[in-house]
Amino acid sequence: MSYIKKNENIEKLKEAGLKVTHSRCKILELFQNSPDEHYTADKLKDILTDNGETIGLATIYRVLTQLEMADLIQKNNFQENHSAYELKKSHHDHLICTKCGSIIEFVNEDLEKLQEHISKKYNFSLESHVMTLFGNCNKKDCKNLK
Amino acid sequence: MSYIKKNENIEKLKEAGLKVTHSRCKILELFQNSPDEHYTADKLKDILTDNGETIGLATIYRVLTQLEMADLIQKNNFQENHSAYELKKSHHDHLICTKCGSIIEFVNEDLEKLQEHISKKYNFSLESHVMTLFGNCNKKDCKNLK
DNA sequence: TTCCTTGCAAACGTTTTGCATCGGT
DNA sequence: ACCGATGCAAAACGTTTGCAAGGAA
Repeated sequence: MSYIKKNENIEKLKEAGLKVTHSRCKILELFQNSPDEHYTADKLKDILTDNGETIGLATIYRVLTQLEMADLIQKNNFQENHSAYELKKSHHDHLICTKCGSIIEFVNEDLEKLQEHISKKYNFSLESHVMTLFGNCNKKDCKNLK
Repeated sequence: MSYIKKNENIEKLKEAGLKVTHSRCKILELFQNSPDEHYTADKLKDILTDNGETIGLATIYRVLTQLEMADLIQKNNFQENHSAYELKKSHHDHLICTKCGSIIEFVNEDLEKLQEHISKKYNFSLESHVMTLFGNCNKKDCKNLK
């Protein structure tokens, strides 16, 4: 990662009122380096361990919560039993392959408009939404189950 | 509940290859009697206990799984930490009030078409989808938090 | 009578928390 | 030096499972 990115992260952490600690930097770096990757707490633990880091799982959970609060990462509950975090980007939804687990992000303007329309119909003040499409990705390497 | 409904349920259980037991009947009845209610396993346990039933939580989980397999009820993962089940009806999506937790069901044809369109764009074979809108219901009795 | 179903308790996987220690600022 | 951040272990939480006893067919 570049020095610019590192400094940016330091700024972001400070802005959020968080101390610039080793754990937080390492975790934030992982997200920065793979902007489209979706990490579970456990996956992060494995990667960090592989990288020679000795950051505890409890710390990872605490940092993930703080980074989410700071709007730096986004929490997704695709599966019922665990959460997947990704770097916060502009709004998007997900296509998820039920065979290989791969995730495709997409944005659709019509969809955004349609939500507003539906909300209005029910006199609802829309705050956020989740739209996830499940199916088969039909890719050559689909069988490579994760 | 009417006798007709009871008999219908017996038929449905038999069709699914499930024995017509007390637990299964009681649970299925609860869903039938409140077609729009969304029950967690725990909520069902409380209601059954209030009704003088002594059905164990493990049994409730087992029955819920079986009824879902039999396509009699539908499992929703609105919250990250627990599942909510409802009677299986024709396809619909949900509006959820973040203040009072109330759930409104809706169907929108344009939305269904749009999903197909998006899936095609990514060469995806669509199997199912989840569309949940979060916001405020703006109802008079909204503050009655559940 | 057969075997599925149930209740209970124990196990499970993910996430949270208490507490003493460590480390940014 | 201060007070927040961390590691560890234990707890918490929803859910699943093993097993012996019970119940529908």
